[in-house]
Amino acid sequence: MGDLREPLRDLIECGLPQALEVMGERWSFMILRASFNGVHHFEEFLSELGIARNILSNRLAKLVEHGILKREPCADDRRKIEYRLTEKGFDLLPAMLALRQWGQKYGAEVEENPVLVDERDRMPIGPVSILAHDGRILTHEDLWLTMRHNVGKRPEDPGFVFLDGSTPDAIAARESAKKAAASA
Amino acid sequence: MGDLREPLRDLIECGLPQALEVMGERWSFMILRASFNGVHHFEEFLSELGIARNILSNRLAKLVEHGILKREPCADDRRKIEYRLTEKGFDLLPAMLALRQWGQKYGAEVEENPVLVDERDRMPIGPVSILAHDGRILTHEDLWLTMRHNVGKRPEDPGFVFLDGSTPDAIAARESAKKAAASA
DNA sequence: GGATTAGGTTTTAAGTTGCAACCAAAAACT
DNA sequence: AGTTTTTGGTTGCAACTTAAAACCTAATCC
Repeated sequence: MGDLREPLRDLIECGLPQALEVMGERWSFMILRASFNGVHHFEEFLSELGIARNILSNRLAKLVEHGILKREPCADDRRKIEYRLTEKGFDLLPAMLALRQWGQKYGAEVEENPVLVDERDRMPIGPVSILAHDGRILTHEDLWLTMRHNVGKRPEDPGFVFLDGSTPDAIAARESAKKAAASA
Repeated sequence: MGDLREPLRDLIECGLPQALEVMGERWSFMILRASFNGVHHFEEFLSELGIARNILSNRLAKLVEHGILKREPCADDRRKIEYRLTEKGFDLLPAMLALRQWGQKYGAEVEENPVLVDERDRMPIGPVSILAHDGRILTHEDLWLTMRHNVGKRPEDPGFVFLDGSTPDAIAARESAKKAAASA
């Protein structure tokens, strides 16, 4: 089961495949969301999500295995197990919120509830954003795609490509990426 | 006490399930990433991802159906089809980057390539972040979970819960300690 | 005209998911 | 003490999804 993604190996030049190895599975994000909403026990997840017992068992084990949740027997009732987010699990919050906000924007008109609020003023959080080094909010129109060795160079240099893909350059960029990977 | 968190259990409405309907499928995010990297044609996706033809066909159709990609016959070569990101597709960039950055942080020691840079200075982008209304960067420790009708209310009101699952009791205790101090 | 390319579909095997039943340990009830 | 209930599983089996390979059709190249 572990080497299902063989063909991706040569493609792994970013963290996405690693992230998807756990979070790409069905239910993983829903379980994560429940965790963020204060669900901690097996039977709670079960009734909250409507997932099958065996699948839940399997997913929780995988999330624990990957260090996203930690599994601790309850002190007061030793039948109970507590599943809690680790720091690594909490670090998935931006990813989950970004997905959720996107779903909210384009999906049905469900009114999000409960809501995450800023502790400081108890107002809802803003959109999850891509920030520049100096803190400016960037959109896809502000971004270029380039090989690592071009970072910081002047835009007249070759190898910069708009994110929305000026076609010939995009191909060139991909090809040089391939060659770079091949020669490395 | 326990029922402060009770309402959080039942009415969990948010955009996540909608988002996962498309993007929760295997390969969807990898196809999206390829799109962001300038891949536009069927055979390109095929060799780039190592996905099976039938699955790719199916996934592309689904992404088109959901308005994330648009499918256009090529003008110059009428055998070719161009798959391009729509605005809705571009809007998935924060979600994809957040996931990718998380995978990068905890996953492997792969050096990300190609890289997204800020058009302004051609420097790599910063982390995808949760922003407050005033632009401050928030972490999970700065966030509370509450029902929509509590937005903006003072924290002494019931219904605020820490994201890390601290019991409402803890908040109540903390707040009544504050009140006691204030009135004394 | 014949080979090749692009983008599929079909077929069949393998893997995954979901339901329902079963199980064991700890706690609660009587 | 003995039975019942709760909690967190596992097992077995049917239904569905994914994968690999072969096949198909239209357009383009030579």
